[in-house]
Amino acid sequence: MATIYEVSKAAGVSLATVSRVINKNAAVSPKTREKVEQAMVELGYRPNTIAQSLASSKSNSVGVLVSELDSPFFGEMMSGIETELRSAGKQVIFAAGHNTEKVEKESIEFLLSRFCDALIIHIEQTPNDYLVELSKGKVPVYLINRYLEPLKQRCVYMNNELGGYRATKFAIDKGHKNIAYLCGPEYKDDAMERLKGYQRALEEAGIDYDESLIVKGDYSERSGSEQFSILYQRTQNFSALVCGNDEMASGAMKEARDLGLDIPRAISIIGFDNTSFAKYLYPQLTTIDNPVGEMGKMAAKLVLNEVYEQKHLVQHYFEPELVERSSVLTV
Amino acid sequence: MATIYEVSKAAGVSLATVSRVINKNAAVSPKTREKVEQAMVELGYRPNTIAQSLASSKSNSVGVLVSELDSPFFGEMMSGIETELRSAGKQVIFAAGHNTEKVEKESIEFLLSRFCDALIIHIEQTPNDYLVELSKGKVPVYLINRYLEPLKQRCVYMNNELGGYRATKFAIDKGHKNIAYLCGPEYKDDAMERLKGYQRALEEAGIDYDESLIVKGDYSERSGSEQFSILYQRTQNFSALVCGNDEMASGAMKEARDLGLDIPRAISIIGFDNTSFAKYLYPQLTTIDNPVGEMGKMAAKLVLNEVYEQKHLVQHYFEPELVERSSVLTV
DNA sequence: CATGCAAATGTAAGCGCTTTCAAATATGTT
DNA sequence: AACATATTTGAAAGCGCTTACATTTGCATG
Repeated sequence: MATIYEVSKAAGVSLATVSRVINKNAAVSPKTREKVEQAMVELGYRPNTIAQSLASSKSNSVGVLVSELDSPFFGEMMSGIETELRSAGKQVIFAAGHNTEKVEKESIEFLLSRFCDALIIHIEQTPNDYLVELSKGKVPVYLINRYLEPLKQRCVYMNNELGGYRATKFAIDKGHKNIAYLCGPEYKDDAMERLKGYQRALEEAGIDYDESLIVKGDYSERSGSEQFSILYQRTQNFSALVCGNDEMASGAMKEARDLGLDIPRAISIIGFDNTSFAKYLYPQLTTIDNPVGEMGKMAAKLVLNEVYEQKHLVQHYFEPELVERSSVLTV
Repeated sequence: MATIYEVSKAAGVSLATVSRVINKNAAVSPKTREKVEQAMVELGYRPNTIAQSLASSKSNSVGVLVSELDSPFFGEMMSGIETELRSAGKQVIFAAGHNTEKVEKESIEFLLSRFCDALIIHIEQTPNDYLVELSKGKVPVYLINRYLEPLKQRCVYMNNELGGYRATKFAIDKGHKNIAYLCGPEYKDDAMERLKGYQRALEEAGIDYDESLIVKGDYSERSGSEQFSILYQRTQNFSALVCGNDEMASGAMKEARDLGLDIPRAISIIGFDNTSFAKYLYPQLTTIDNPVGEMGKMAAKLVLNEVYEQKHLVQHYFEPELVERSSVLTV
């Protein structure tokens, strides 16, 4: 592998000049630039990124921490991040937090030990304080799906409340009056926000909030089934069910079917996230699209701007849209 | 950040000695080792991986190239690889090939430019010759789901033929005699192998191979629907359909339902891969489990053994098992 | 107690690049 | 033409580590 030294010799200039043409960060006369560039192609020169990193103390890599590598939700996000960063020649290192605080922290350590220039994080267990503290260090931290006031310039988030509102509003607009809600776990902010949206939509439509129509799962498919069963035993006085996420919606659908209920004839169901499997469900699930791929890209752009001095248009705030499929009946 | 130099000063030894205790690759007396280790914890020392890489010309990172980052199939594989490599302190860089030869090659270039110590590859478009040629270079190349004679020590693969056989055999054992097959694209070896397995199972059971019961899709869900429709128009003389993968099975199921056919009452369906959404389908899909996560781990172990001189038990060959759910009827 | 040898440690030269600072060259001004 | 100034280039010192080689130490042997 040719080194910068050989290039400089071939071009008849100094190391420094070659470095300048590689990095385009200092004036080089057109003539010399050309000589150097030609020497580079002749020698098939390719900069040694490791040496660059050591000398410049920039690793040109950004660490991404997600809960799971094998999840449609995070898959989309990772894909968005990789696409954006790759095209800027940056390397991305993914790590999984596996939904435990311990592993999440270890992963952050791991990423830090690899000298990432920035961290993009979307995890659930690590407390806010820790992240704020972390972000005071050298390595900037970007958050997806969490809004923390002290880091607001580095947060990318979606309006979960609006999502809950839109899901519920859709059911109302389709003529439903008795709308149950299958809520996500209390410790997740997004779950609570989505519930608030549900409440706002009801209120706006002049429908009383009925505690007995609310059940609470843990975002897993199984809990969707369980909670639907509990709800249905408690009351059958609802024609639609809004769910905190698609997994629980799927669980609820299965349970409903097992109870002999046709969907959407007997009960309409709305999910949240528009996970890739939503269209594999039967009937295909009407849900709220979570633009997680876009948010991943946006986080990447934030990094590109702040860490690598690029200039992308950015946006921190996203609004979710409803995707209509076949799981809601017009009454 | 403390450097090795500060550690050496604190411990009263030379740089070289500190390096030795870090790398555990040369004899250091217990006393000095202890001194150095203590100095390290006192200073909160953490080796600079970049400097290590430059000096040792090992990057301690392995590149992984998959078709898509956001796919349940590759997700499982990536997860397996990351788990294994992470616990060995190695970094993994994922890149997506997006199913085009051009991007796949660019990704390989990208990974190479980041000085990966090894490449783990699972892609479809890049021709065998290219990979064989590539593997002659400095960086060893490991292949998942491809068997190439010249690289056989670096291949991890599953018996696709056996999978096709087992799927078909299962249908036969359940009493089906007229079994259709929805095949994957011709240019994919695994698709052809699975078809062969189907044929062998028929032959073994003394059932004639009937060309008119075969349709060919492209592994996408949509093609599953299309091809089912074509098949059903052509003949209704089948009670079971074995599919080349789960996506097509899902498409076929949808189309069947749209045609008013109950599954599995009217038609039994078997998938292939046991993708995560297989259990979200209705009815839940009986399918062939593709141990792709295990294969990912195994590829990682191969790398650990050959590149990083570790000693893991390895295996190159995997057999797929059938997972029984609810999409097949006993006749 | 000298001798030899193995084990432990130290010295110093890189790894391939970036970057500061100084030197050289070009450009403009009077 | 002489000078001031701006632009381009080069020399050299690192970045933090590994490793070949040299040196020192410890210990058994005769």
